[in-house]
Amino acid sequence: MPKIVDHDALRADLLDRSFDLFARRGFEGLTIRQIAEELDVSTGSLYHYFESKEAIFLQMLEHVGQRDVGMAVAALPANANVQERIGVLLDFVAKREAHFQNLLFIVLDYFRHPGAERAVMRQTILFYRSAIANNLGLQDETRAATLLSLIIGHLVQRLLDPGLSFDRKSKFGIGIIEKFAEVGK
Amino acid sequence: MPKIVDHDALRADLLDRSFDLFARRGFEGLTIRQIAEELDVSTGSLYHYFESKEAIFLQMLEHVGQRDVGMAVAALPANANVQERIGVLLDFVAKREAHFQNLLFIVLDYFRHPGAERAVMRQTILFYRSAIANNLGLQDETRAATLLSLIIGHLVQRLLDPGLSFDRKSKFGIGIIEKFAEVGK
DNA sequence: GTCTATAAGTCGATAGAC
DNA sequence: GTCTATCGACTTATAGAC
Repeated sequence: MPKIVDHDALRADLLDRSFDLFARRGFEGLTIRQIAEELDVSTGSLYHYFESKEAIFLQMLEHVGQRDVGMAVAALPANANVQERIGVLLDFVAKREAHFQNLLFIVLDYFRHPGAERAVMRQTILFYRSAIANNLGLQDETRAATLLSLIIGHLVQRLLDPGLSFDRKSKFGIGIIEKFAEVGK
Repeated sequence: MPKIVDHDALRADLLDRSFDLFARRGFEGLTIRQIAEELDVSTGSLYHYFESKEAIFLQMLEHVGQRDVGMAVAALPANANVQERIGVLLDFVAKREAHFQNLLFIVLDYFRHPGAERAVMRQTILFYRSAIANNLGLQDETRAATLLSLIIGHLVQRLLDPGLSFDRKSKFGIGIIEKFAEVGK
């Protein structure tokens, strides 16, 4: 009698937990053996669910992206104007700052390694950018890209210099985004 | 009779050429042997000039930072207002885009590795931020940080998606920086 | 299958001949 | 100053006991 497991749930759980491993070691620095060990499964089981280390990585990114956008959209109030929506997004990013800093590192680290599927990383950044454009009511992708640049730049700078403010009410800090939204109207 | 070499010039040359190596392999992925081989010196000679791999890396960053800022300052016209100076900076970054993308990767990659001198990476980002604040005539570091965030975010996005515009004249792209300078007056 | 002992390779760093 | 040869520490690969 075969062991009854929720195949998809286990797969999702493995993807979830592999995120931190890639964040800690990077793509090349993380071995299949380490993944199996830290996730408490055998390498054989891992290869039953995923065909390669790269498959784990790419499916993990897809999984995390869906979850990130889903959670952010769920946080948006029903009747909110552009400025309010931008504010909610910034609060959302600020609360999960370490997560997004890890995500940024994971993507860049993978992108640089020899043999990377760079086109998939492009799709990943476009996915986040489109999510911003579509759910915040910005008129075009260029505007979403500018907002995303400010967020990414702030995540990088705050990683290196935790003293930098992420207060969206600071007039010339990240808060400039809201003024930018005004200009854009 | 000892071989006559310009000690400082050779050291600077080694630091110059090591930049690309760290950009290609990352800090942990690059070995002393690879550095020696690619720079056409023996490991013994390398250790004569630098006390460790980390020393090479940190001195290389210092060297590159000084050169970057020196070149950028040299590109600034004598009598230019804030908007013009920002424009010159953006053109400077755009022309050396691959270099700054490499620099960003190098710093983040080193920052994440176990045992990193994180305080030095903080000093590095503060060095670039201060250079922006002091040479562009921005009133405060917060404003410089915001400008730097836009630049960093654009470098990251354009690395992943080369299709994104870096045209500083695009009204809601990176060009928003100049409008932001107006607001700041 | 799982564990462990050991071989093999690689690392950063050093010593000493030239 | 430069080189070759090597160190001790560490990681990875292999293999055989159980």
